[in-house]
Amino acid sequence: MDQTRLRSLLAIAEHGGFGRAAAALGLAQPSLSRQIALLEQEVGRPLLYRHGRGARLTEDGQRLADAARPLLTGLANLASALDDPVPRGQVVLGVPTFMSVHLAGSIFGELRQRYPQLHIRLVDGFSGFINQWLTEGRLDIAILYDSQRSRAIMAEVLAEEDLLLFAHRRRARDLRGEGLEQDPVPVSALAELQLILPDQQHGLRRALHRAGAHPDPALLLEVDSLAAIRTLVEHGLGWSVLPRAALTQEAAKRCYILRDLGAPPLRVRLMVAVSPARGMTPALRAVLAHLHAMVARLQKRGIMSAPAARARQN
Amino acid sequence: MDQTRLRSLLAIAEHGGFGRAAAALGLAQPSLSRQIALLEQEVGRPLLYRHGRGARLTEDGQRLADAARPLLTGLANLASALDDPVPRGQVVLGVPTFMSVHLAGSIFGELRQRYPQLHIRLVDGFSGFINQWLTEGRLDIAILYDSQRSRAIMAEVLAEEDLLLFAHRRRARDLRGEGLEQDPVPVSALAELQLILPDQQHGLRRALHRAGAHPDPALLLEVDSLAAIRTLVEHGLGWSVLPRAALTQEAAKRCYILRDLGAPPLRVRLMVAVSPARGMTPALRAVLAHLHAMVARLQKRGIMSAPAARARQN
DNA sequence: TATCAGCTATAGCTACAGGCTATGGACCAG
DNA sequence: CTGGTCCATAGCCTGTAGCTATAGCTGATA
Repeated sequence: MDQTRLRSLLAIAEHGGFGRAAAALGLAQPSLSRQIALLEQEVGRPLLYRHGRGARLTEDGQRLADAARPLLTGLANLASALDDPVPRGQVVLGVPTFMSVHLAGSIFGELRQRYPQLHIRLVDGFSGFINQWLTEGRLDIAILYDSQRSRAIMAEVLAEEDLLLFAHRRRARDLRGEGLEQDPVPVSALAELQLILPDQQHGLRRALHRAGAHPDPALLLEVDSLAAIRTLVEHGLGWSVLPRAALTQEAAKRCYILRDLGAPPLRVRLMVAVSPARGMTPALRAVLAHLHAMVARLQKRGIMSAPAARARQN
Repeated sequence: MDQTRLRSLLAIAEHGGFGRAAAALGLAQPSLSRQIALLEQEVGRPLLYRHGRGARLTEDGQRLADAARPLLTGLANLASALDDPVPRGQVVLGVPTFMSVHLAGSIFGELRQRYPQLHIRLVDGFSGFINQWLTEGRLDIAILYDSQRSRAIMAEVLAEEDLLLFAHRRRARDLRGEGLEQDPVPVSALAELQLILPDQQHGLRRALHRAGAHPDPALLLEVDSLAAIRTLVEHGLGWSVLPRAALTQEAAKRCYILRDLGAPPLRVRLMVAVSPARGMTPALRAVLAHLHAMVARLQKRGIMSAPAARARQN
């Protein structure tokens, strides 16, 4: 979203009208009219309510303005980042289990090489554990799902991931019996399947719960180990649900069935959170930037999606 | 700083060269060359190290890239802000004493009006106390000086402020005797003056200490109350040091002397920090945005400065 | 050391985004 | 009803950021 257009929006909000804002910004009023028109077109809804004596932010406009302001001042102050000292020291990074494989290489390769004085300890676990460790101060920074109420700072949305239903090929008849031959499989169908899932406290279960999935307790194996879940699924003992990034290996093998889940697709938001016990040091900033870069790479490979507005018009 | 230029920088860093990055971005290589040249000109230092086989980030470039990446993804994901629910609930905001006068009006006026369901409690105190309350979870969000080691999240730099030395006019001879008729007064001169300052644990004292100011204990009154400091100074009992924003009243009256302090000017960075005990809710986002807007207004009035790179060439 | 391949910088051109002026039309106050 | 204030639209103009072509540099290799 364009910087100058957002600044225009803020200026109009601040000065209460196009004309006054234009004067303050040192440009002509019609220029602002056009910029705002384009911005409103981009987001697909009105951002300003024009009344006879000027203009005020609509509710959408207000939220956009609130979200944009810190980013814009951040951009304006970027030069000061050059004064920060070089990242150094230890950073303990917690990630959901399946992400460690995507991260390990670049963390101990690129990042280590760039900042030799920066020592990173990578810890993985189910997101419930990660969350807990973060609030306990055992982690400095972590990747989490937004589905859990965290006492830590939810700093930013990193990406969105589709959740996929999967099983060994020999279980194909489970769905065929239900008449669920084509994607997506509705969430309600989970109640009929033999499922292998982690415990309630983990983000995955919460996301499923929020989406209205109610696994039959009689058909549910609760297993808090990704490796174990994989093994059980491989042996055809049931179905499981995991984010796409966790299933790159399974997607490559022909012996698995991977099915889209829910319409609209069932998704979780991946957030990055910073420990309460740690200031935002240059070291953390470097790790944060690296996580962003890594996620961007996964997005490019189609494994994750950019977090999008849920209700977009056009 | 321009968004597309920063994206160019990131792309080159990622792909290891202008040509490959240009291909990835879908544009021609010379375009990138020019954008980067302009960016480097803007920050006044080289950001990329060109070697025969491509280009790599310099240390400055790396830090800029690290700082920019989260901002850029934030901008790219702005549309999702429109989906956030309306801000509501209680937020406890802590600010340094002297800032409450600049804030109170707009907090309980504009912000209250915009979000009727958002209830803000404003707490002020010396920054040492604010810091402590924040880590204890008594505050949700706070404005602080960066000079203290905080266990809270240092989210962002808001602004910089000059520290001014001031006293009642009748104490002018203190400086005249030292031959300090013209600005700025060197920091070392503080050792010779009768000073009235808050306790060691407060940001102001730490900033002075870091700048090499060593007040003579025999000439120092330690007073942890802004009102009391003001009164004492008004009665001519000594000199004090406060940020410019705290001295708007004194600046208007003719009976005070206000002097610049230190060369380069002695400054403190104003940060905004979020409580460990609170997630980044829409309510907090709204307050955060409001603080940014308020600080921008103060900057426009010349009371605060934008945080700038310390060592700028041109 | 000389050569070549691969990369970036420079020069000059073009096009479009974003600025401006002029003007029309809506809205509110008196 | 009328005048004033304000935003939207139309049409023009300029500057920026894109493009192609080419020069110049660098590092690898023979």
